[in-house]
Amino acid sequence: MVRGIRPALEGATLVEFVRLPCKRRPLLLEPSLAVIRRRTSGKRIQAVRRRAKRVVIELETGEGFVIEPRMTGLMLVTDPPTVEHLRYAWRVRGADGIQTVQFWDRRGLGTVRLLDREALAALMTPGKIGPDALEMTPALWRDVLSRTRRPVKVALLDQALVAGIGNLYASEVLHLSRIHPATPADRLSPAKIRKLSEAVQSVLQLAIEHEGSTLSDGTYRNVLNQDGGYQNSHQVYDRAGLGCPRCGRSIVRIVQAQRSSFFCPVCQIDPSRRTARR
DNA sequence: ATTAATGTTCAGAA
DNA sequence: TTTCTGAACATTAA
Repeated sequence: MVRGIRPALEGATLVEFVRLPCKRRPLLLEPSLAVIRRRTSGKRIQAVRRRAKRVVIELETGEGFVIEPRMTGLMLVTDPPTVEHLRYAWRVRGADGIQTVQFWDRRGLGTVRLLDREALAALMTPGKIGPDALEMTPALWRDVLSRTRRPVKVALLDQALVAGIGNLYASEVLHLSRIHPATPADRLSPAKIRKLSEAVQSVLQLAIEHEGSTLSDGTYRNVLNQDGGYQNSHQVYDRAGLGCPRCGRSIVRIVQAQRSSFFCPVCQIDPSRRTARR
C-alpha cells in the first residue's frame, strides 16, 4: 500500500484533504474535517511510511496523517471497486500535475487521524504498540513471548506485544514453524522461537512481494485495484477440510479469541499431548 | 430468512 | 494485572 501511493505523494504538495460523498455513517476522523483541512492544505508531503498495519503520510510541518485500513480499507490511485464506499481523498500537486489518492472502505471500520509531531514520533517507536514484526529478532521474540501465557496464536495478534501480524498471517506463520496455535506463548522452546522468528520474516516478506492476499470476498487489493497473489500460497488459512500441503492430513479450524485459527494436527503437534506417554 | 463469518481495534468487564 | 467480551460496520456464505 505504502509503496503504491508513495510515488504520487512524496515530495508533492497537498492541495486539499477532502471528504467524499459516502452516504453511510462516517468512520472515525480525528480531529474534525475542518481542522484537518486548515492545518494541512498547501503543505508539502515529506514522507510516506508504514508503521505496523498503519499508513503514515508525514507533512513538512511534522504533523502526519495516520490511516488504519483495518478489515476492508484500501488506498487507491485508480478507480475504486465501488463508488459508494469512497470515504476520503488527498488531492496533491506534484511533478506530474494534480493527482488524487483515495481511501475506500467497504465496512467502514478504518480510521484516519492527523497526529502532531510528538504523537507521530510516539507512534513510530515501540510503546503503545509493540515493535514491528519485521524488526523482530529471536532474542526480542523470546522477551515478548515470555510476557504472556495466552495461546501463541492469540499473542501473535496482540499488537501491543508485536505489531503488524494479522489473523491470516498468524496461522500461516505457525504452520511454517510447526507450532500448534494453542501452545502457551511462554512455553515455546528456544528452537521453536527461532523457527517462529524465521517464519514471520519469510511469510510476511513473501506476502508483501505478492502484494497481499485477496480473499474470496475480495477484501484486499493493491493501489491499482488489482488482486493480490499470496492467497495462492496459503498453506492453511481458510483451508479447513482440505489437505495439508506438507503431509496431506486434513486442515482443522478452531476459534481462539473469537477469531478463526487454521492448522495441521499432524505438522503442528498439540503441546499438551506431546509428552503424554507412560 | 437467520446466523455466522470476515487481512481489526479498543473500551470496559471479569 | 491479565485476559475476555462485545461493539463499531457491510456484505456474503451457509
